[in-house]
Amino acid sequence: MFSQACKYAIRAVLYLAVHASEGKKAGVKEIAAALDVPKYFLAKILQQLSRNNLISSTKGPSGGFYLSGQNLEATLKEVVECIDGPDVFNSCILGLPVCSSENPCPLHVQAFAYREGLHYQLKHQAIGDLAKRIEREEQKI
Amino acid sequence: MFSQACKYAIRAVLYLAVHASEGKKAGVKEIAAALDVPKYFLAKILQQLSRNNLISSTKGPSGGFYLSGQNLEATLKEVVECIDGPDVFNSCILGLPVCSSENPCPLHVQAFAYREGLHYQLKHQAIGDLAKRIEREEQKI
DNA sequence: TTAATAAAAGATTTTTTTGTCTTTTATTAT
DNA sequence: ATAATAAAAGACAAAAAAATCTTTTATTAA
Ligand code: FES
Ligand code: FES
Repeated sequence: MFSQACKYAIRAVLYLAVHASEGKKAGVKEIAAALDVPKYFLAKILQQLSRNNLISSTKGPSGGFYLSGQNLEATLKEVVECIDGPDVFNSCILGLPVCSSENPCPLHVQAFAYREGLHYQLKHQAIGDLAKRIEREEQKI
Repeated sequence: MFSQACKYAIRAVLYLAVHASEGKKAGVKEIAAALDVPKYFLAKILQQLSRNNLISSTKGPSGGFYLSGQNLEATLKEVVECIDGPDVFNSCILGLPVCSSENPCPLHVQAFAYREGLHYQLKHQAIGDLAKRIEREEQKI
């Protein structure tokens, strides 16, 4: 479903939502260590998210990454599409050129139903709200 | 979700189920053309399926691939796991070391439903039965 | 029994993804 | 101002996945 880069991106964004803020920025080193993820690779991913205004950053001493209020209102769908491109949620699971309920492939019904379940959550739940649930339910990242 | 090779494998097996039989074998060339898939790559995939007794083949003139009665009773789950390995249906969507409902990641609930719906179909529907539905509903492969 | 056929096997190549290292730029605390 | 810090950017390397080509083996129809 998601590329490795995308998995790292989601986890990093959630890490920032839970552990960082404008007053308490997190550096690549910290994030990579906390998530047990390759540091330089993560740096590239964070750069891309930053360029697309999905996360915030400042350089220099006491600099690092964090989520602004606006960033917290975005969704993981945007994060996912920033890394894996715009077709993640509407491409056929068998790789056929189009995915449609009118002209479905043999796995479409199941694939579509549950893909949409995921899509719905990622599209409608703000990152900030998701972070609250993570803290409340002590979920792992 | 599935690798390219796995998508080709699923489609090729369904193609065989619908269009071939012991008396009317299909060659790599025919299958590759019908599915619009790279020929040599498909050949490799068919070899692997054949080695694992998920499809049948004979060499020489009028040889080719087909599904035996036994092959038609197998499921796509076996095909998928033959190509993509045994963890396709039980690994965390975020790549965390374990996927469990007891200690779930933030996307687990939706992701698990996604996977299980698909998993259930692939696990419980025989390839032969699936082929009948494909013909009945004129689905694309 | 021989020539033609088609899969099996082996070896390579290409492309994509993942991961690493170095240099540059911006920021800040001293 | 200056040195230290940390992200941004660029260039590179390694690994994995996808795709191709060649040689060998088995089969069968003539
Ligand atoms: S057509 Fe294949 S998943 Fe929708
Ligand atoms: S724990 Fe992540 S999908 Fe189950």
